[in-house]
Amino acid sequence: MDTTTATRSIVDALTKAIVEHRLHPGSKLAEQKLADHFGVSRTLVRQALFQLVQKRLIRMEPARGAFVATPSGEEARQVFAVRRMLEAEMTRNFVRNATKTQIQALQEHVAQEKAAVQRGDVAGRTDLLGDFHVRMAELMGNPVLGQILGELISRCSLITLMYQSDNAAEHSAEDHAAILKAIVAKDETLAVQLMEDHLSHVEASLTLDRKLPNSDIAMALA
Amino acid sequence: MDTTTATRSIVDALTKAIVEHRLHPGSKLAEQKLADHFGVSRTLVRQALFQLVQKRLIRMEPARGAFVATPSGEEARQVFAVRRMLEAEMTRNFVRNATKTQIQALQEHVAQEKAAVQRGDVAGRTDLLGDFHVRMAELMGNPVLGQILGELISRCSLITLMYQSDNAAEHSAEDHAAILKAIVAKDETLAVQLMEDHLSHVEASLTLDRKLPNSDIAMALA
DNA sequence: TCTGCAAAAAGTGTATACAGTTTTTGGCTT
DNA sequence: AAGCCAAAAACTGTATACACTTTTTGCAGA
Repeated sequence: MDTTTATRSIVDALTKAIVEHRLHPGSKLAEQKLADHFGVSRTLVRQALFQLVQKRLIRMEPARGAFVATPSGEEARQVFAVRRMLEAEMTRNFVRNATKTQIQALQEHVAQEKAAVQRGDVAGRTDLLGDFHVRMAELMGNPVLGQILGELISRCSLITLMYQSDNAAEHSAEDHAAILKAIVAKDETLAVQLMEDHLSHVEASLTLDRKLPNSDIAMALA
Repeated sequence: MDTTTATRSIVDALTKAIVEHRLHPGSKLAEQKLADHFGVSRTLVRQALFQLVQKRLIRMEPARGAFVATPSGEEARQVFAVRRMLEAEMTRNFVRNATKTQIQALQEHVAQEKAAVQRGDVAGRTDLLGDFHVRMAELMGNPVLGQILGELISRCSLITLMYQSDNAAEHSAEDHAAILKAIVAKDETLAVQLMEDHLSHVEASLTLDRKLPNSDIAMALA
C-alpha cells in the first residue's frame, strides 16, 4: 500500500461526505467510530483528520476531538474574495488560450447542469455547479491553481450549506451558460465581468451576517 | 498540550529549516532522527511530515520515506502564475484601501531590505524579500489570502534555491521600493503593473528549463 | 580490485497500549 | 421532579511494538 493511499482514501471519503452534505457543520467525528467504519486503526484516521484540518473542512479542539468545520461569515467573505481574484484571471486566460476541445468540454458540462436543473435533481445539480469551476481550472493546465481552487470550492460547499437563505443557486446554471457564451465569443472583458458577477451573486445570496444560525444547535444535536 | 501544538512546532521548525535553506531539496528526512531531535515519538513526527506534504515542501515515497521537495520547472511556472493572479489583485486592493499606518509598515520593511542589501546580509535579505509579500497579504486583513500566499511563497523559496542562476534577486529590493512608491502615489494601474513585472522578473531570472540541475546529485549526497 | 549476494541494520507502515481528559450515567439530595 | 456530584464509560494524545521493505554491510568469488 502506498504511503498515503490508505490515508488518502479516508480523506477522500470524508471530503466527499462533507461536500455532499452528508456530514453537517459541527458534527463530531469520533476517531474510533471512523476507524471501525473504514476497517483501520485510529492511527490512519488521525492522519486523515489532520489533513482535513489543513483543508479547513474540519477543526480539532484540544482534547475534545474533530468536528466538521463551521466557517464564519467573515471567513466566507474572504474565501469568495480569493475566488474572485483567481477565477477572474482564470477566465481571462481561458478566453485567450482555450482550444475548441476544451470549450466543448465546458459546453457539455453546462448541458449536464441544465439537465439536472430541469429534472429537479438537487444533489446532482449542486455537485455539477461546483464542478464547473473545478473543471475550468483543470482545463487550464495549471494543477497548482486547480488544487487551490478545488479547496476553496470545497469550503464554499460548507459555506453555502450554512448560510444559504433562498435557493438562488438555481440561477448559477444560467450564469455559467452566459459566461461560456462570452468565452465562445472571445469577449474577454465580458467573460471576466460575468464570472466576477456570478461569484458576487452567489455570495450575495448568502446571509453571512446572522450570528450562529444553526451551528451551535447542529453541534448540540450531533 | 494543544491538539496540534506539539505537531505544529515540528511543522514550523521544519518549514523554517527548508525555507531558510538549511535543508536542501532532495534531503532525506528520517523519522527516527527527527523524533530524537525533537524529543518526541515518531508518531508526532509523522503527523508533521504529512502536513508538510500537503504544503508541498516535502514529498513522501512509498516505503522510502520523506524528502525535501524538488519542484519541477513546470511546477515553478505554475506557482508564479498563481502568485501573479493573487498579488496583482492584492496590490490593487491595497492601493484602494490601505491606511497610512499600513503603508508606513511596508515602508519600514523596505527600509530594512535596503539595509540588509547594503550590509551584504544575504540570509537576512532573502528572508525579508519574501516577507514583503507575506506582510502585504497580512495587512490586507484577509487571512485566507494570506495563508495561500504564504504557502506559495514558501514553495518559491525552494524554487529559487534550485533554479537560481544569477543573483538577480538583488534587484528585488528596488522593485519593492518602486511598487511602494506607486502605492503611495495611489497609482493603481502602475502599482499593479509593477507587481506583475516584479514577479515575472524574478521568474525570468530562474533557469527553469535545465533538467535536474542538482536535485539528483543533492539526493545522492544526502 | 571489482562484482555479486546474503545477512544484518535501519527504516517505514500500521496496530495496539496506556495515561490523562472529557462526557455520560446513575443515584442522592433538596 | 429538578439539580448536583461521583463513578463509569468513552475518547483523545502520545508512545511503543511489530511486520514488512529498503538500504547497508561484509564477505566470497572472479
